[in-house]
Amino acid sequence: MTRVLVVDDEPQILRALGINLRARRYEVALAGDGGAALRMAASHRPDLVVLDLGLPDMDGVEVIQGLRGWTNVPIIVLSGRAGSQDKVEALDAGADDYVTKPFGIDELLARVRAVTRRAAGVGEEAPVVRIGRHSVDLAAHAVRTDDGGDVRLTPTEWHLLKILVRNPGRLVSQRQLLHDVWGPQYQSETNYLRQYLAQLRRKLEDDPARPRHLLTEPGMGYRFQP
Amino acid sequence: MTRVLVVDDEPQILRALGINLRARRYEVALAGDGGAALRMAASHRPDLVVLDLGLPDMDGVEVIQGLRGWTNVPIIVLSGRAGSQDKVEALDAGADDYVTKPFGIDELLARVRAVTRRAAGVGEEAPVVRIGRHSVDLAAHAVRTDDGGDVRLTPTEWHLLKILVRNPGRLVSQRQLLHDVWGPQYQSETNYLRQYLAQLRRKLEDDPARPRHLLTEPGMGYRFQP
DNA sequence: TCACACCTTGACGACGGCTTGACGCACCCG
DNA sequence: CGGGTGCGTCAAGCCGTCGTCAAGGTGTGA
Repeated sequence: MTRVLVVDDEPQILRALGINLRARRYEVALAGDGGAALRMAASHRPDLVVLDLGLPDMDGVEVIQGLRGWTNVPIIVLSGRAGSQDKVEALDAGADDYVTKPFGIDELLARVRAVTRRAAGVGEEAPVVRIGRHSVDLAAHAVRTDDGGDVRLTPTEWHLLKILVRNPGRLVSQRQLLHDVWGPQYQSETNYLRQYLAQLRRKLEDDPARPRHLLTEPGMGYRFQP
Repeated sequence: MTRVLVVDDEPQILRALGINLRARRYEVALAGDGGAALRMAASHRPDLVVLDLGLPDMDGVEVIQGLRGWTNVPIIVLSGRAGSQDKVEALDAGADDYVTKPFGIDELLARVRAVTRRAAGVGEEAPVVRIGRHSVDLAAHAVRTDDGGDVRLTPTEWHLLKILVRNPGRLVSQRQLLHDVWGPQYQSETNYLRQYLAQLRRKLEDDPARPRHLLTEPGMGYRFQP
């Protein structure tokens, strides 16, 4: 189920978009200003953001930059201003699309499908990977041992493992892991990472003391080695 | 260099777009109808297609479907028709964006940047550099030896190597290296550079005593020679 | 209400990277 | 020919980071 965060300061538009999106089987969260948008994006982790530029508390471009600082979730901008300069600024700040009011709901939904289709392509990797004697099935949310048993992971462990596995062989910085799992305000709590990486290694690595797949890059981050 | 295929049946628009895109350092190919567009896409492998829907020989949606049959290159549609139904059809056929004529060239260029920025994430173009028997993958933050082993670099070593590799063949002054890695107040601690360059050569060069890629320019700085 | 699973927080020893100093060598210049 | 400068190398100490253990806190279901 695709999660959408809709940000608009006009309650009736907010409500209308919410109804239309929910009717299309999207999971919808609503925010009325930029601050709420950034907070909800951090806590709710949407797969798509629909953002009105005319917010009371922040400039729309600031909201885009606030999001782009730690996530590359697709952003569709709604705006009453049709000026070329506004569009360029929003798009270059990191927005994926720019729709001028008034717009048809059919068009917006088509653009939602277009950007989510493209963003979904990124996550097309093989959803099952092997770590030691275990096979991790990201799609099924399950870890099976070769002898038939299965390993239980807590939500936080899953979240962390998911990020690492989706970047096979690549270094993932501590900052990014903390951002993605715990939220933007956790940037220095590296003890969380130490704690949960140790748990993942205990559950998945053959020799937790000498990990072969969940590797530490001292001072930089962690890496999943297939 | 990003390759763009522009498809339009009006020669003057074709020419104007070509000039504007080439001025922005895009490599541009032009097609005047749908058939030519599909042929050139196959032979020319563009990174982006800008497609006018009003073509003489084929319906625009057919062109999109013809492309989507074998590639997911980003497609930006240009159209004189502002109808909601046209937009929905084009977007659902696989287009990434839909711009209604008349449009500003600045807006189009911003949309070009937006879709190529997102598509670039999928391509995972890995800038891999070779040093001796090692390949350095800057994106993955990893160094692999040809026999399969991998070399571990400390954060400072990475930082230094990154700067040198990003300026291939060019001399980088000691001052700039110190400034970028250690900070503005370190401008004369050249012993740091000697220390870390020696470590990098030990880890990467085949013969650390006679470096072939990490070269010293006495009195001036260092140079990465690919 | 209790039990349990999960998350958070603190503490501590071990290890390794960073810093710093010293030395030898090659080269340049007076 | 002798002094100076810049570079490469080695060694040692400091300090931050990592892995680990343990305890406290919180929410949920029985």
